Amino acid sequence: MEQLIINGIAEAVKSLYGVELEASRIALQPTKKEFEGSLTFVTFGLTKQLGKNPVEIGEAIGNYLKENVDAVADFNIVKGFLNLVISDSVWVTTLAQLVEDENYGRVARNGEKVMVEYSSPNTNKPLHLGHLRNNFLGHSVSLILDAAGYDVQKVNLVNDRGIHICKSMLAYVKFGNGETPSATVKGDKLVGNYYVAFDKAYKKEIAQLISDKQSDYPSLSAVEDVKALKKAIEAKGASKKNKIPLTEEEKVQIKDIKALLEYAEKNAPLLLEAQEMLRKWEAGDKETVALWEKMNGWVYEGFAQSYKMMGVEFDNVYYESQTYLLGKDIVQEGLDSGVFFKKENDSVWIDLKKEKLDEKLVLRGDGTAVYMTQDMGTADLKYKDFGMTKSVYVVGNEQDYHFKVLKAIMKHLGRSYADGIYHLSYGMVELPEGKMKSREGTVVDADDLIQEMIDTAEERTKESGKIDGFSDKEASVLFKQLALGALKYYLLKVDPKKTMLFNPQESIDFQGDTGVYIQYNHAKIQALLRRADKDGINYTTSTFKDLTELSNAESDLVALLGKMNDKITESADAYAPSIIANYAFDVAKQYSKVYSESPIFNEEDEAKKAFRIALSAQSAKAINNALALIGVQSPERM
RNA sequence: GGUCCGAUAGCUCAACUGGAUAGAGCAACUGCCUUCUAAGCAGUAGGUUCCAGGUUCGAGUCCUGGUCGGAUCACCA
Repeated sequence: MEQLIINGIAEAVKSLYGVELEASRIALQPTKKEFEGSLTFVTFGLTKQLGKNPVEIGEAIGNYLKENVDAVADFNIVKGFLNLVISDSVWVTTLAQLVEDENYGRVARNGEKVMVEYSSPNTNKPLHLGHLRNNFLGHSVSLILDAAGYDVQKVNLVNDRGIHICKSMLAYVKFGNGETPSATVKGDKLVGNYYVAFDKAYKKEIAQLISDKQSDYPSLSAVEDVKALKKAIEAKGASKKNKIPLTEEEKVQIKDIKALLEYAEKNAPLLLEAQEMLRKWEAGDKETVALWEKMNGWVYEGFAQSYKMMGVEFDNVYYESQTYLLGKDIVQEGLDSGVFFKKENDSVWIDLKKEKLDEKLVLRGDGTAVYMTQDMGTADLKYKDFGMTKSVYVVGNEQDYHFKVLKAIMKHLGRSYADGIYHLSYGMVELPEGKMKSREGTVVDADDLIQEMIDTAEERTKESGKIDGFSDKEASVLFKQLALGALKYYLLKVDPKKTMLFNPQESIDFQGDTGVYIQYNHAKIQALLRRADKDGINYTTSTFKDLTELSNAESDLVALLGKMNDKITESADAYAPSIIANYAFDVAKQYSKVYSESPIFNEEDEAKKAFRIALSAQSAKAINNALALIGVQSPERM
């Protein structure tokens, strides 16, 4: 319908002023609610080209449209804004079209392939709140891209090897006493505990080494607590405005402290053992590999449970243990072609100073792979596996630099897919107390959080007495739907790029701008539809097509429902589930208004009654579609 | 210090890519359940869009310079 009017405006300008105007340059916007009308055309943009003032142009185009375009019933002009009043019968027709559109909520296939990598867990760390944002985002973006016409492949890249993994393995060997996962401790938690245990023991060793070796440094011999001194000295230089110059003694001290700390950190027996274990693992030592497999198995079982609860899944999983050696060939290739260069110690680099990205290491001097080496290899592997034109990496914004470099490198190497690399960089999730710090125990565990949400949902639902007649099974399904709906909506309604605040109180709120509010409207409509069916009411499009009068709230709702597919495209282009989440809320809110304004079953006019039921049904469809795209289920009753 | 990102109502977030008097929710206050689900609806109050310049018919949005906050700049991942 908008297209119809845009064409009309183009025609009007042509016939009135003899000027050809590209349709793409004509943009309509919704009319602000304090003015009459539904769509607005801004005429300021044409003043120069046409040599008339904005009001004159608006007047002329308005008249032309009223005469020649049936949909336009009337118009008014405020300054340079031409507000078009669309006749109600047009909105009635629009709804009928939406109802009959089999592709509502699904854009035509575009034949393009896109891969979305998300989750990418570290097997030492149980999933926490930050991972929830990642998983929900990645999963939702995959669903949205699919709805927008892409062929989507969802993948996970598991970080299952490296020195940090050996740390938890070592701790398990030393302090594990053969513990295995149980009903109270799932596998990923168990392994995570040993990672923490390692860190604790390691810190102790460092402290011991520091006190043993302190006497080697004359400047520190009289110092009681070197770490405290380090902090004190650094604090002097920290403040920009009140920088306090260091004394000569302090300069020596800080230098010695740094040397001492580095010595202690690198020579703690536990770390040396972990490094030895990594060497064994890389050499394929049977015992080490067996332990690694056993512990990883536990982790995967634990993760699988969490993923299932979150409702996310993958088409393919990559393991770093299988990809970390890839990329070395690419380094050679880059050396041969002159994209990379070697430094004296045989380390390999790329010079990206021209792109303001500085020099970056792509292979260590001893020939071992770094993160970048691995990612280059994985990029090639992904392309070989799936042949996509776009490759999305859902990774936090602390890795912005890394992905800029990765993309630049692949471009320099002439990879055809390089331009399609997109880092979906999302902001951190902060708590009211500030950032989550594992050391300070402020990390919000994903499993715990979800369970708390479910408990809250149960409590609130029981309070409201809305589940009379539910079986226990139905009730528990509902609690889960509400809990995850609340959580996902809360995390996804915010623009992914932005750092967001997670307020535990607000997240479990069920009022206002929340997932539950949207779900509630869906359930309310389903109840209506059940009654309509029971009463045998026919509300197919033919029953209301001749209706000519609607309320403003109703026509606004139809207009909103008509935007479904545009929103999907918009949100896919921006990789932003927040657009869909906000759309779902807008529809629910507008529906809620319509619902409260006009009764349905007491309506005497049969056409109106049928229209309202059809409008309700279509709203439920829109809500259901939009929520599904952010991974949220719509309950039939609640 | 270099680079990148952010700053909008007391709080959490929007603002269709430069359009009208910047909108929602929460919190506060006022109405509305004898009528299809009140997890709801309607209303009141709340703003120097961090600051200073600039670009133009028009700037929260674009440009320049600042302030404040965050990230990153490892032969870690």
